[in-house]
Amino acid sequence: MSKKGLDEFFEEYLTKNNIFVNKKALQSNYHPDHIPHREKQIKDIASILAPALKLEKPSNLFLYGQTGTGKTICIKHIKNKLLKLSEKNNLNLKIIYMNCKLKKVDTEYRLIAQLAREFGKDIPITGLPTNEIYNIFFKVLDLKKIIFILILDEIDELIKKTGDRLLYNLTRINTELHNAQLSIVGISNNALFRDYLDPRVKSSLSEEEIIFPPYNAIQIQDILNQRSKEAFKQGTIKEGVVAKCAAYAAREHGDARRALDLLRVAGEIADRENNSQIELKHIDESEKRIERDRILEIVSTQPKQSQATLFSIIELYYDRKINKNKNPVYAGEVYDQYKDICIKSGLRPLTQRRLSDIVSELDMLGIIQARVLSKGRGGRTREIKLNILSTTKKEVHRILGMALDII
DNA sequence: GTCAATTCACATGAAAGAGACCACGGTCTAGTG
DNA sequence: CTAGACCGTGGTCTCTTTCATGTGAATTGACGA
Repeated sequence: MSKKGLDEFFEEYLTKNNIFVNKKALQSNYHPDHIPHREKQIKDIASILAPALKLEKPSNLFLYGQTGTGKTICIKHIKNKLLKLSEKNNLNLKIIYMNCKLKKVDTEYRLIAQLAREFGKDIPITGLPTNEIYNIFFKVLDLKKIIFILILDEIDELIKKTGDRLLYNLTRINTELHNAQLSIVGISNNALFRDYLDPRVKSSLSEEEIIFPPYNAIQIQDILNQRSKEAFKQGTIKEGVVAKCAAYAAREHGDARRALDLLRVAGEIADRENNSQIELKHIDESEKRIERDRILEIVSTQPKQSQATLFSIIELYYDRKINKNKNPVYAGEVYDQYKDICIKSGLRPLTQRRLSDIVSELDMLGIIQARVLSKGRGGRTREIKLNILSTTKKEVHRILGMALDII
């Protein structure tokens, strides 16, 4: 593009009849004033947390529900309201929201260190004993009479990694505190998660439980309509578009976040095409693009060994295709192929044990599907299927090849 | 033909090591007045 | 005398290896009808 061309492009971009009014309304961190179809849950949570306003310790609370069922948005909504009230009335109330999936707080040490930081303590990233960190946190928390509500989102991730000692310590903390009181709100999208917990932790943590059922298609439509009114100019959405988004998302266990993403990206696509309306085809396009972006993002940020593993799997897939071999790909073959790839790319090959875990990780990420199966005397192994569209597969193959210095 | 035992090829668990990162206190060293 | 460099110790954290145990159905082989 020549310089003039670029100027014109930007010029045109600016004056173009954009279909968005407020794109933020479709983003997942947007907080609308009203959250439809969650009135009951909000009321329940509010009544459980309300004692905090009288500086009494609220019960520990547990929220369950699959992704995109509004857990996070509801609790944040209530958090904001409570904090506003407490500010207005000058109450000693502190509420901290933490997402345990984030790197910052994914271990016991990091979580407690982060909490201590929230209370104004300067804690090194590492180097101190965990006990020390607990002590620092206890002390600073107990300085004054305060109600502290700790919201731990995706708490299952944290427990999976660190075990339940952390929760045990946190639930017991109140007995050691003289002034402050701590309540925990745990949020999990895995209802089975409680079964991993120590019974003592289980009973004290889930004094109260609230379940967030998935939205149905009609409810998702409602949500989409509400948000799109804010996000788009009037008349930019063709009939049936919202319904289609909702249907897609309802198919995926009523995930509203996904529906919003779908609509937003469809809008972006239409916008880029200089289309003044979002049409049904944009939704299909949008779904593909979201999927593709997600996979490329994951693939390119994986560690080298993981990339080599995935590369081996894709290579095996191509082999199968060339030789018209319909057999599935098995874990043993992947390991052999992987060792070859390591030699080619100068990587030190890992043991089979480790590779087995890497395969599980790729499975968790949804890039592959690995199913354990027993082939009788043929032994036990995993059957591995790629979970990537064929157009994306080529791209993934190319990216990995480059990353591993093979192509 | 039936049924229990065997066998295969990994899966899966537990523990521990390697190496990166970091804090902290003690010691050494060079610069300063 | 002091600030800064350097070192050793002890901690976390992630990735990995090592060793041990588990697993599910095809296969095998003994048994009886």
